[in-house]
Amino acid sequence: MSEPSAPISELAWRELLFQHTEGLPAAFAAGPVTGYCGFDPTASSLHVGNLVPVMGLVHLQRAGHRPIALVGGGTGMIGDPSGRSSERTLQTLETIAENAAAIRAQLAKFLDFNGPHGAKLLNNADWLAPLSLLEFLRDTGKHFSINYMLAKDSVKSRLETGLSFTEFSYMLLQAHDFLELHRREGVSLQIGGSDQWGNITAGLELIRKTTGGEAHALTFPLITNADGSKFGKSTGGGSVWLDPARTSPYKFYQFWIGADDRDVSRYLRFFTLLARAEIEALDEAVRTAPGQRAAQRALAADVTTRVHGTDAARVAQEVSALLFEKADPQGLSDAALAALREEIPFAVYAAPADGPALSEGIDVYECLTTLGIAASRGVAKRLLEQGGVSINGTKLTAADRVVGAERLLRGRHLLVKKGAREFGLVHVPA
RNA sequence: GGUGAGGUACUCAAGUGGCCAACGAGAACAGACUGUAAAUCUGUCGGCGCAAGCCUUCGAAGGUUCGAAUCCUUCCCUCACCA
Repeated sequence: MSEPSAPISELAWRELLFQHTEGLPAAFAAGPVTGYCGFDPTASSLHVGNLVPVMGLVHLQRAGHRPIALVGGGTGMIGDPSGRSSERTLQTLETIAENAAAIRAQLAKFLDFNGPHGAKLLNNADWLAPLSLLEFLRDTGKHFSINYMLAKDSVKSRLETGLSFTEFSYMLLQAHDFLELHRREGVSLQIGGSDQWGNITAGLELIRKTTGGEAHALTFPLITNADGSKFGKSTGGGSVWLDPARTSPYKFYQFWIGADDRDVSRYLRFFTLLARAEIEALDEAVRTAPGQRAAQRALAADVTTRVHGTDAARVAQEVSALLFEKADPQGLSDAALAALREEIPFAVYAAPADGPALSEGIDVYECLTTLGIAASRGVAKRLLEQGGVSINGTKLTAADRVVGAERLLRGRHLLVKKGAREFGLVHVPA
C-alpha cells in the first residue's frame, strides 16, 4: 500500500463530507490514523441506509488508514436517542448478540482484514458488559456537566416529548467507547452520520480530559431522495436489506436500477468505488442519454456485486434483462430460472377438468388464473384478445388459447407475461 | 329521543316497473408510444361460455307483479338538523 493519504479530498468530491474537526487533515497527513464507526445491532441485518458509514470506513482503508467497525452489542441495550422522536424499545440480550454476529458477517464483505492496516471488528459489549456502574460514574460521568449534555441536539429535541435517563446516558456510553478504543487500539477518529456529531464530540471531550490526547470527528451528510421519499425504502415500502434472506439479490439490484435520474449521480459517488472519471462520464450519460440509464446499471451492478457477489449479481442482471428488456427466455441459466421462481408467481400446472387434456396442450387461461395474473377466465380471455399475453417472449393472439408442449422451456417451464411487467412461471409436470 | 335525507359495481355518481349487467367520471388493466419515467391516444373493465346465451348482483330478508335497482313490509346501517 502507498503512503497514507488524506481521504478528505476523496470524500469531498464524493459529497460524503458533512463536517469534520479542524485538525483532521493534519492528522491524516501525519500518518496512518485508526478510525472507527459504530453500528447498532437493532436488526439482524444492515440496510442500504447503513452503507454510507460503511463506505466511509472503506475509503479510510483505501487511503491507507486503519478502520475499525464497532458493533454496539452493549450500547444496543440502551438505545441511541439521536434522530429519534420516541423512546426505543429495549431488546433482549440474546437478540442483540445474534444481531451483532450477523452484522459482523456483513461488514466483513466490505473491509480487508489482512495486512498492516487490516480492519478490525469489535463489539462494545466486551467492555461495557463488565463495566460496573460505580466505575462508570467515577471515570466517565465525572467529566460531563449536565449543562453540556442538555445542550446536545439529540437531548434538546426530546425534552418536550420525554427522554428516559437510560437514553440520556447514551452519549456517555458512546464517549466511553471512543476513549476505550483510543486506549486499546489507538483510535483517534470516529466517523458517523451527521446526527452523530453530538455523541462523537462528547467522546473527543472525554479523551481530551482524561488522557490529554487529540482525537477527531468526521460526519457524513444525510441521504435524501430527490422525490422527497426516504432513502432506502423499496417501492413496496420495506427497507432494503443487505441480508439476501430479507431482500433478495434481484430486489436489491432492482432497488438501485430504479434510482431517480436526479439521484443516481450522487449514489454512484456514495455507494461505489468507481473512479472520478468514470463517474463523471456516467453523469454525462445521464444528461445526454437518460433512456439508456447507464448510470443506474453501473450503480446496481457495482453495489450488488460487492454485497452479494459476482454470481448473484449476474443472476440478478439476467433476471432483470428477462423481465424488463425482453431477453430471450430460452437462454436462461438454471440459476436464473431458480431465482425467477422466488421473484414471480409460480404454479404447477394441472389440466382443468373441463378444458383441454394435457396431451392436447397447455391451457393458457388456466395458467393465467392459477398464477393469479387474471382474476377469472373471462379476464384471461380479454387479455388474450387484446394481445396482452405472451408466453416465453412470444405474443399470443386470441387463437392461441392452447399452446403445444413443444414450447416448454427447459425443465418444462412456461414463462407467462401479462402486459409490460407482470410475470408468472408455470411448471408443467410431464 | 324527534325530524329529514340516504345506502347502486374498486371509488364517486346516474338510474324511480320492462329498452338495466345497470349512463357518466375517476381508478385499474391491456394496446400504441416510451427510459423498468411522465404525458397522450385507443380499447377493456360481475361470472361462465367460441358463440347464442345462461347465471349472480343495485344495504338485508320477505312480498306485489308476466316482469323490480326501481312498488310494498320489516330489519340493519350512514349522514344532516332539532333536543
